[in-house]
Amino acid sequence: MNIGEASERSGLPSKTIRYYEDIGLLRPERGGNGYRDYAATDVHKLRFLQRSRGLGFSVEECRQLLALYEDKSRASADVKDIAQTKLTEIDRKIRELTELRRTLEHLVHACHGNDRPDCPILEELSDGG
Amino acid sequence: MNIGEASERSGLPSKTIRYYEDIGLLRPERGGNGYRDYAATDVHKLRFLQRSRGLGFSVEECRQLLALYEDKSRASADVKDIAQTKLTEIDRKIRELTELRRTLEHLVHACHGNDRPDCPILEELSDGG
DNA sequence: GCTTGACCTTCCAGTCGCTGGAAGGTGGAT
DNA sequence: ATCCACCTTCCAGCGACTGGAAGGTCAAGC
Repeated sequence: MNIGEASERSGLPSKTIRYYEDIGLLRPERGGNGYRDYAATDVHKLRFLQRSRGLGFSVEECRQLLALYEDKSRASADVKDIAQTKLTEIDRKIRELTELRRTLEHLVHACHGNDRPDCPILEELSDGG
Repeated sequence: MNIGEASERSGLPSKTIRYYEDIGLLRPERGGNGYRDYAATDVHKLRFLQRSRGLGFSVEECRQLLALYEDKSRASADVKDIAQTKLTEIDRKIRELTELRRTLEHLVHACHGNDRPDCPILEELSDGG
């Protein structure tokens, strides 16, 4: 199938699919007209990529996961390690965002939000209160 | 003062300070030798930028905040609006990450992590479970 | 057979917010 | 005079795409 259909079926834009080929994640066949020709397994990999990216894995991590996925002899422990590391990162991000949220909410509540110029938000940002 | 000291006092790398000048956030004086010469108010603005960026405001949002900060006639409501919008965004990010975390944790728990090849994580990523 | 329009190709440039490095000028101490 | 730390500019690259130009291909309709 052509890239357009592969795009529809995988949920990835054609541009992204070509980009993934550029960086060596995928190597579809080519037809006599030079068009990329995607097999069902290619679409499967594209969906795999779409999901893993959506789960917050970096492209490099996806490359590893894909290699493990294609390698029947891989240990599931390898995959678990990658996912576990990602989990720790996500926890850190959530903690940071929560802290950030608290600070901002405090500022928003402190600011009367009228048309007078004195504003606790700007004061905090400028003084480091 | 030179850029090195401005960097130390503001907590921003020199490279970043030059970049902020490039994109027009800041216009320090220049000495006879061509060196940038930062006044106390410049450092103040740099700290302001450092804090706002750290709170997750984009550079464009910082530009707006800085303009409001410099504008004595601005209304605190304008600032509050920007902060409030940011707060909503942060909430969305936290929700998404929490959802992601739950999915990943489920996968990690389901994966036995031994050296046999069947792995629920890869299955989920490939099938969409 | 000719045109239209949708699709495909490659390649180059831009996004955001920096960061690194090269090549060269300046300042102060020894 | 020499050294080194600091400063300058400019160019390139990161990640992960995205947009657009310029051109080839294919199927349908007239």
